[in-house]
Amino acid sequence: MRVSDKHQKITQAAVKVFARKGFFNARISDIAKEAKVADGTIYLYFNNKYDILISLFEDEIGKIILKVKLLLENETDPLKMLEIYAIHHMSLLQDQKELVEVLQMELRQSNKFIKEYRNTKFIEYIDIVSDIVHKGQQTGHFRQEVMPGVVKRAFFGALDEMSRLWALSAKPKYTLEETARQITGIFLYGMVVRNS
Amino acid sequence: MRVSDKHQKITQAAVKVFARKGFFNARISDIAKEAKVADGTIYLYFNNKYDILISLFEDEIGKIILKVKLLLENETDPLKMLEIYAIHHMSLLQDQKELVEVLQMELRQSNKFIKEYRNTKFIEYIDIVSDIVHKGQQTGHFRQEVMPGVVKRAFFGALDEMSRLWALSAKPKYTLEETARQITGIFLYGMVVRNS
DNA sequence: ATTTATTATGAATAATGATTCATTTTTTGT
DNA sequence: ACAAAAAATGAATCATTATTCATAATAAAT
Repeated sequence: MRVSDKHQKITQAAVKVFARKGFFNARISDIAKEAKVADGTIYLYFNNKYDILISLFEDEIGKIILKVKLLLENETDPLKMLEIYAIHHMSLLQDQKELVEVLQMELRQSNKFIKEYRNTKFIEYIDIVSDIVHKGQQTGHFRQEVMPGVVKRAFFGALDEMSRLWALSAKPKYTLEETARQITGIFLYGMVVRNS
Repeated sequence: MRVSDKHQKITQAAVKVFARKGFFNARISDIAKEAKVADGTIYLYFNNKYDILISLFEDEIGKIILKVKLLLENETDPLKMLEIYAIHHMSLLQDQKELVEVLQMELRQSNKFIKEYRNTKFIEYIDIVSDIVHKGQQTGHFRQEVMPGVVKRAFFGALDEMSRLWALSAKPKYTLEETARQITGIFLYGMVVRNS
């Protein structure tokens, strides 16, 4: 078995256990059992419990960034790009519900050290949105007075909160696609009726 | 000293300590010291550590709901109402930064029991938004195809995520009011340029 | 002033679980 | 097939802390 295999097996087990119990209630022995390794083995691949969390975050957000950048590569219309981003973000939930739950938890931990450590990857992810907005302003698609730095947060926050609802509720009212489109639609066109 | 005084003293101390260290890293003795009572005294007012968190959430969200409903009472324009909600939400941060941090953490805890227990109060808070949207659709101000159930989450998520940035960063780029207006503006009018 | 009831204290308990490391198992090289 | 190196094991350690409860302080009642 290659080294990376066991590393990954532990990471995946940790995602499951963290999602189920939360970071602090998760025991190392739980993760070990889930990964089918001995407790001590975990310490051959990670320095400590925090390290599992951190490395999990880095790795998984990294993958997500790669994937969404790939999807956006051949699109030039900023409106469409925003929709692609939204749909991809929401569909993470379908494929990796547990991961999403863990990332949401982590992002709100109050441990300053941990928070700052992971902020860089997270910022890279939401900066994709501000880049799109900025681009859309240059091409004249988007209003100039909109602040990309606010939009990226607001857009992410909106999607993330919908994810949270989804992860929570047994039988969601809306489909993921529908939700992504609704949110994109609101951000693009607003809610107010216009007489054109 | 009235009973409620000590109860409140402990609650307020808990907010500070939870914000600083997070729920799991906060020790009962930390809270006791902060509240200037003995460790054992806490157990005369709360059943256990979780109970402090739960009762804190209930009480404080309750107050927030009361306040914002009061502010909305004399306003009938749904556009203005949304802005009032946003500004009030963001300004909580100015007055009670620590509380906001704790509520954000709590809301994402993965302990199912805790989560469900507190969901009712939270839902009451965001339902204020869906009520506004619904009302705005009836008066013809808002587009019919917008789903109030999605908007309430998206709007809250957007505001909440901006709060998080604010709580995190030492010297924020934007003022709270400005941020609240930006977000309300985007939700109302969108980002796309119109040729009217 | 004295008794009774209420409230507060904080040291002791007892459970928990992250981490270590001596030992065992597996892999690699010859 | 054997020795050396690498990887894995899991029981024991040891620090940590929520909670309890015998005792003390304070307040209320008579």
